[in-house]
Amino acid sequence: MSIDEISDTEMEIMLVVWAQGSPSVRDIVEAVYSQHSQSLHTTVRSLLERLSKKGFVECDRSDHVHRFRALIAREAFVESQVGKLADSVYSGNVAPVLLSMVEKVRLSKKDRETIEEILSKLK
Amino acid sequence: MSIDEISDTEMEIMLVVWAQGSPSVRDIVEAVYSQHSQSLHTTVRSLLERLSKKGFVECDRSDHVHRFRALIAREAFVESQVGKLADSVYSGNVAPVLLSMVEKVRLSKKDRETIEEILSKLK
DNA sequence: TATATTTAAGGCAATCCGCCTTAGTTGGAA
DNA sequence: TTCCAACTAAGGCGGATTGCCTTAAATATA
Repeated sequence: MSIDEISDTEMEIMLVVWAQGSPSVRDIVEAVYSQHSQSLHTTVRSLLERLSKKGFVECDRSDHVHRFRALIAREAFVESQVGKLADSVYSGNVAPVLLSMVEKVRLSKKDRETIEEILSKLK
Repeated sequence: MSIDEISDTEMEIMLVVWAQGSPSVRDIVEAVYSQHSQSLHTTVRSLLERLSKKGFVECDRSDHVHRFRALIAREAFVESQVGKLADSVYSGNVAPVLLSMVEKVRLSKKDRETIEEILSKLK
C-alpha cells in the first residue's frame, strides 16, 4: 500500500479528524484556526477535498452538513511513513530505522517490557 | 535541529554522496543516471546547489572539479525524519508506533539482539 | 420569507521540482 | 600556443503543489 504525500496543513486537518472521529467542516475550522469565517470554511473544504482525492478521508453526505472520517488509522499512517523513509534511505530495510528509533525514542519501563515481550515471542 | 524537505531526486543524490564520500558532479551523474551528458551534468549541479542551500551538502572548490560532502550523516538524517514525523503526528510520542513496528517488521536474530542490547543499556 | 450556513466550482500567487539552455572558464592535449 | 573537452555559472521553463480566496448556488432555520 503506497501512501500519498500530505502537506502540513492537511496533516493538521487529519489530526482533528483522527481526534474527533467524524467532524464537520466547521468543527475542523474551529479546531485548526480557533475562529471561523466564510473563507476559512471554504479553504478547509477544499483541503478536505484534496485529502479525499488522496484517499485519506471519506465524506458522509447523508446530512446536509457533511462529515468526514479517516480512511487510514493514525498508527497505520505513521507506519507507512516510516516504511517510505526506509524505502528511500535504506532500500526498504526498515530494521535500521527501527534500531535508531529504539535509541532515540524515550521509552517508559512498561514500553521496554512490552518490546522485550514481543521480541521473546519472536524467538 | 530542524531539517529541510528533500525531494526524491535530491535523495538519490544524497545516497551517492553518503556512499562515495566526496564525489564530483560527474561521479553523481553516472551513479544516478548510468550515463553522462552536458544537460544531466548541469541538472545535477543545480540539484546540488539546492541541496547546498538546504544545508545537506557542502562544496569543496579547492580543485577545478568541485567535490561534495554530506553535512549530515545518513543515520542522523533518518533519526531527524522520524522525529519530525513523531512531532507532527504524535506530539513527539512515537512509542505506540514503535511497539507495533517491532511486531510487524521482520527482524533478523542480530537485529533482535541489538534491540535488546539497546534496551538493557536504557535500564 | 429572510438570514445564516453550507456546498460547489474554480481561480490565484507563491513555491518547488526536474530538467534544460546558454555562456563563460579552466585544464590539458596536440 | 592553440584548440577542444569538461566544468562552472546563471538563469529560465513547464508542470505540479500549496494555502487561500471569490463567487454563486443550495439548504436549513428562525
